[in-house]
Amino acid sequence: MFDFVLDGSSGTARAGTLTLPHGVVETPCFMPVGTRGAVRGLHPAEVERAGAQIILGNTYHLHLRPGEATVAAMGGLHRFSTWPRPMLTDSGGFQVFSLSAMRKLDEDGVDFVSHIDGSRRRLTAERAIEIQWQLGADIAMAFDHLAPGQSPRDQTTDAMQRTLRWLARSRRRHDELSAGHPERQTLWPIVQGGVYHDLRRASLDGILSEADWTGIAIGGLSVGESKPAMYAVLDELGPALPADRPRYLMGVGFPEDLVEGIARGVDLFDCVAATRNGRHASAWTADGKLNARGAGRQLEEGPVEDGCDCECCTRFSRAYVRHLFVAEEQLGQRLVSIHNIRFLIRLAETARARILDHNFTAWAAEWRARYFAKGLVR
RNA sequence: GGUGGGGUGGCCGAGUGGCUAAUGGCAGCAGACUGUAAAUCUGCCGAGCUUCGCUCUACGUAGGUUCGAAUCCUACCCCCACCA
Repeated sequence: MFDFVLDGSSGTARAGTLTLPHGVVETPCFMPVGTRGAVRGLHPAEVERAGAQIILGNTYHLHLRPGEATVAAMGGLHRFSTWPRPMLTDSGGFQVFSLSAMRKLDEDGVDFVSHIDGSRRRLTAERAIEIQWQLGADIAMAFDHLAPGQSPRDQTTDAMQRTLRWLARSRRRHDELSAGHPERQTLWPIVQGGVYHDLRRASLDGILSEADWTGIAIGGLSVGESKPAMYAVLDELGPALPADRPRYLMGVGFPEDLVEGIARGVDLFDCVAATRNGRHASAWTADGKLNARGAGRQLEEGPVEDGCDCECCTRFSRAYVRHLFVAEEQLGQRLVSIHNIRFLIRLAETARARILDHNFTAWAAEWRARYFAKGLVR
């Protein structure tokens, strides 16, 4: 039920098929983020029509609202949200990072002060796993501690080693819960270690000695370090990762990061930028970023991106999309979110086709040249 | 006709002698955003320029007082309220 088959490769880039309880995911693949059980602003049908094969949910946010008991009582996250395809839940580890101002960390876990009502919420490896089990996504993530990208070595080491200790506990609890239901959910570990290659390697060694995982995530990137540093970690880690397991680069990325990540053997990506930037009127195109509410678009007949097959571009003009943003109509945010999601998914689909053609490297070179030629679309 | 109040940058609206090209807010423009505390945040926003600065033109209009005026004085124009 948790199967990964390599369909082909081109250099270090890979194409595969990941089989999960709720369906099949062809990789490389971009996974839209639906933190609170919805891809922000979008109808599940729109997410499906954008080509999404799998989406995320978040342990911390769904624990706060509506609470995992409610989700479980409503039949789990799939049924509750009516998303029929695979899902993955993040463990709340990212909130240890993003909500660092309102949490206290100790060896056993993390105390959060809810940003919603100020109540105290404690997350431990075991709790994060229990909540995810109740949410019922196909893939659960281990509870991890990621250090900011600029962290000194000692702090990064500390976070990486704690993540390994938490991993052992996450795995144990998940084994207990899934004992009678082995087909329900799988657990993936997260490689930490910041930009320090030896720490990354130590993290991976620890992970591989812990269990035979069905997939492995790389976390703690795109959190403040430079892009070359991020790509260097992927270069370093790639050959050491089990070839027959999917690799998930967490929280990444921008279009160029997908191309660079795929080139380095990454199979799965997720990122909030598609929807957040979409809400902020920033659209991705093959020629770079476009300000969808830019003053120059008032009379532009063409689509946000020429040739795009998304629900925004096949129907609406740039002039209309700009108008929606200026008038603060929600449809504008929704349309560009759809476009951006479709853009990344199409990018991954194209990459997959080129990998299967054994033509990925040349395609990636052309893609980079075009994407960065203008910088911003004027 | 009388009395009182008021006319400030695209709009609203502070400011009552120098620290004022003029607080705020809105509108406008640009940029940022990477496992979502984000429909958020930052910058610009009189004109022009060689834009960490310089030069013009500005607070209804025209004069005046003063070293110096959006701020004081005079006249005029316009708006509002009340009384005739």
